[in-house]
Amino acid sequence: MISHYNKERIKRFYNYDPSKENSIFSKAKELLNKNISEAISASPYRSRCLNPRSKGDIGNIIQECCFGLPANSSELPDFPEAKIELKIIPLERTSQGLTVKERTKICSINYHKLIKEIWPSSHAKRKLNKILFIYYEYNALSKLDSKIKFCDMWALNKIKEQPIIRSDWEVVKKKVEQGLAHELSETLSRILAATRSGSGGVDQNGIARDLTTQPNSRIPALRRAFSIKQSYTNQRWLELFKKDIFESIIDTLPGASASNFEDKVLKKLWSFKGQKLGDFANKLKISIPSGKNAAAAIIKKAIGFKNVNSRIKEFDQIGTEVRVLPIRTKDHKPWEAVSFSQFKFKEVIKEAWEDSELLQFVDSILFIPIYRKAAKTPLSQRVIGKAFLWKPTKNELETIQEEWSMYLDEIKSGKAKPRKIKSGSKTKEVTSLSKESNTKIIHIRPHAKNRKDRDEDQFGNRPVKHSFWLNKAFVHELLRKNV
DNA sequence: GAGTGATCATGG
DNA sequence: CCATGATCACTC
Repeated sequence: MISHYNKERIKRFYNYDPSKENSIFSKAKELLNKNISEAISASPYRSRCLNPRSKGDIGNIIQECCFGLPANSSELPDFPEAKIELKIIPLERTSQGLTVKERTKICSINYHKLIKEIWPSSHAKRKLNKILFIYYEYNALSKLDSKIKFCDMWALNKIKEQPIIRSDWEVVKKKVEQGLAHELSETLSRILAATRSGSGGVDQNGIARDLTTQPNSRIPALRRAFSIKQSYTNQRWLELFKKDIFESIIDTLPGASASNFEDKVLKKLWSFKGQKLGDFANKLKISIPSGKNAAAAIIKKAIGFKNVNSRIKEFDQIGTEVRVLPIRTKDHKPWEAVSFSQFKFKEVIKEAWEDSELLQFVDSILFIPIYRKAAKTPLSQRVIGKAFLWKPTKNELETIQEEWSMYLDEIKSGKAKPRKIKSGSKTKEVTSLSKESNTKIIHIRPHAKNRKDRDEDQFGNRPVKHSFWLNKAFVHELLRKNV
């Protein structure tokens, strides 16, 4: 008998039937708009205290106090009879509004067992069968005031992305079969990824602490777990909660399916190669915006979207960014480096690589090269090039991580401190951070509104705001490979 | 024209 | 108003 799960006890004390999906979902709905302390006070478990140091404790508290399911490490779903898994998802407020804070761990991977599994009966698929997602707004200052916002009953066999999830799983399994578990990386996957799990870090000899054995190779591999990527959960949350902000490629582009939409989009875009933006826009009866929407507008109209302001559902799910790449016609060189999202010096130094903003951004980028003869060539005269999708290779990713770590070290040692230097007739401000010419793929560089738009490091130095950028030479190389 | 600090311009 | 995509612009 299952020791932690007592249906009669749950029915009596928690007033719902844990064997019935409808009953579970209504119970979840009762929690909406409550904060954690209110949710607990309605429970027979109300004397339960929140452990402020435990990362997942809000999840545990909801599971225990609201559903009567004590934490356990059983391989069975949280609601075993209804075959439903419970996942509590933290949201955080960013410049984009409320967004999903982190990836969702599904189950740990045992490399030896994985290679003996097939997808239909796999451990991962059983866990993914049906999931009750409960979203709450994380309040870092006062965890008990974190507020429950939304619940969603998600079923694997009801979503279009099932083929993607399956192929993600197959890719991981294949790597392990080949004895390459040590080469696994999140970037191999689009929705279901093999993420690192365990304590992380390295021991005093510089050896990773989370190593385990793998079949078909004697090389130790990092311990990993299957997780649903943040971008996917975030897209799902935004779509359900905000409504009408997405259009789907699969629904719009003829012949596109969950497993081929990236190819279909690229092929469609290639069919516009060589056209002038002006002619293209005329044909589609649109005006191309001059601002940062240009790339998105082109791609959306090319695909057949009705509304240029919609977000692209599938790209949001797999975390693909769409960027215009201005190119000089003469020598096919990019006009500029490509900027990433801004960071705060005090925050970036606390990041772990696996969870870093930068890693998220470089997950996958769809570049649309736009050729122009001169800086001032009017938009309508610029020519659409051959779009390409960049996902960093393992080597590229290693370089990016090295360079990222180097910058973190520099910031920690105070190299972000600005000083004024004379430059001809003017003064300018420089930091001691490494320059673009010292790195291969990424660099740090000012990205502020003006000189007054400043950030602050942990020493109280106040440099202007900075961002990570993709090096111009590197982007040029990508372009050359994709002609 | 490479290199890099400084900013413009747009839209949410 | 501010983050963000995209560029400008100055010096060597």
